[in-house]
Amino acid sequence: MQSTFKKEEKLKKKKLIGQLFARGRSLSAFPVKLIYLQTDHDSHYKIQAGVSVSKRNFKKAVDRNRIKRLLREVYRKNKYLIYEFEHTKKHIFMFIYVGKKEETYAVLEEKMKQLINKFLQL
RNA sequence: AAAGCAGGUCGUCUUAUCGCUUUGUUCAAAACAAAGAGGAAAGUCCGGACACCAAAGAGUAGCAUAGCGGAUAACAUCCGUCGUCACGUUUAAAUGUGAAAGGACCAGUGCAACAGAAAGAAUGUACAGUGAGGCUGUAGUGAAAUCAGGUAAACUCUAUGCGGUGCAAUGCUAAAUAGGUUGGAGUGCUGUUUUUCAGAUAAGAGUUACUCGCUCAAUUCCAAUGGGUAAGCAGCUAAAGUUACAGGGUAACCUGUAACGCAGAUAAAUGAUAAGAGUUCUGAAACUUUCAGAAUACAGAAUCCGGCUUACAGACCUGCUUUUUUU
RNA sequence: UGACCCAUAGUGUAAUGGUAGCACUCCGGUUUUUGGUACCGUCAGUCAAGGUUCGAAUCCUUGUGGGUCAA
Repeated sequence: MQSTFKKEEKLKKKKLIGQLFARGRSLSAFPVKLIYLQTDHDSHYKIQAGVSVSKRNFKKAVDRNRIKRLLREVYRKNKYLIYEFEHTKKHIFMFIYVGKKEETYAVLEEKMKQLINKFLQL
């Protein structure tokens, strides 16, 4: 399958994000935390995902952008793991970076695989 | 040649694979093509453009600026120039560099710790000058000691300028109900016996801090209009535009011609991985090349421009100063 | 994104441009068999840099950190 991550696949609606933080459940693989919720949304993709980095931990916009780009990249490369096993239900995801130091691409990719495996075991 | 200071310019590149945003082509899915961060995009310290507010008016208050001349859409910015101060050179005259704070204490008010006889109605002590009164000088404290004193980054005065709010401004799109807004009619207050007609007192609320001024009005019915609900679209990028050349001007800058058409996201695109190259530093071999290691900055558009300020690996250019070497 | 505010010992708060105070805390001592209470004493600060001034917590400029409001 294609490793794309387009506008329609991103989590953007403020209402959905509000629901996600109010009722969603979480999994963690430090320094990345996943908040997920099963819900109906308009997109024809099965999963809408977003990423978030706290301004408290990274004051500079350059650092925040860099980490968000890395998180999007590792999700894009590894999301096929979910699509292979999950066919019916629709979910929304939010990946939050809770660490205080920047990590390399290789480390984040490993953590992302751990997170997805944890999610699929549920 | 090296070091230091000041100013200016630039501020990594190539290939492969996988992706993102916008635009264009194709009926569509998708594919292909083109374009895609900065000198500070930052701080938000000034100045504008643009939009809305007729409850936007007038005055006061308030705020800002401050030699002179010019540039500009405008400015607290920039350029030129005079003065002052600091530092350097010099016996001196003079000269070089740097500085946002450079109107007025002959309008008024205030302030000056400690020290000192005395700090703003001055005039004490000692010594010297003179015959004496008195006057002058010196000593002493202090940043400042009598003179139209100092101080306005003290209040203040003078001159000039400033309406307010900011793109989360503002406009548009969407079914029904309630509410909102606008218009009309009736009731109600005053004048009148009644209808017609005419009027809006007192008191209150609102507005830019205050004053003047201005605006509003209780309730029922009918009609029209309209769009909050974290939504979408417009505003949104062609602009006081960029580059080159020529001319004018000491300069800031201006004028003309030609070419270019140069990000537009919105939980927020401009990326990731791998390989290589470049630059600098260090070490080793070697004697001007090779090998190894390290570093490769500050930082990410959010309505748009002109400045200022702050951050910045490294490279280059210009000027000045010092040291050394050669002639 | 835009518009604003604040900063004084560890904490809370004062200070006309003229010696930076006060209270609590901490630490030491006295009292007590010991602890507490009470009493006495010490330490500790103007967010940073530059400027104006004879002299700056205070006035001016720039930065740093923290906070508030607007859909």
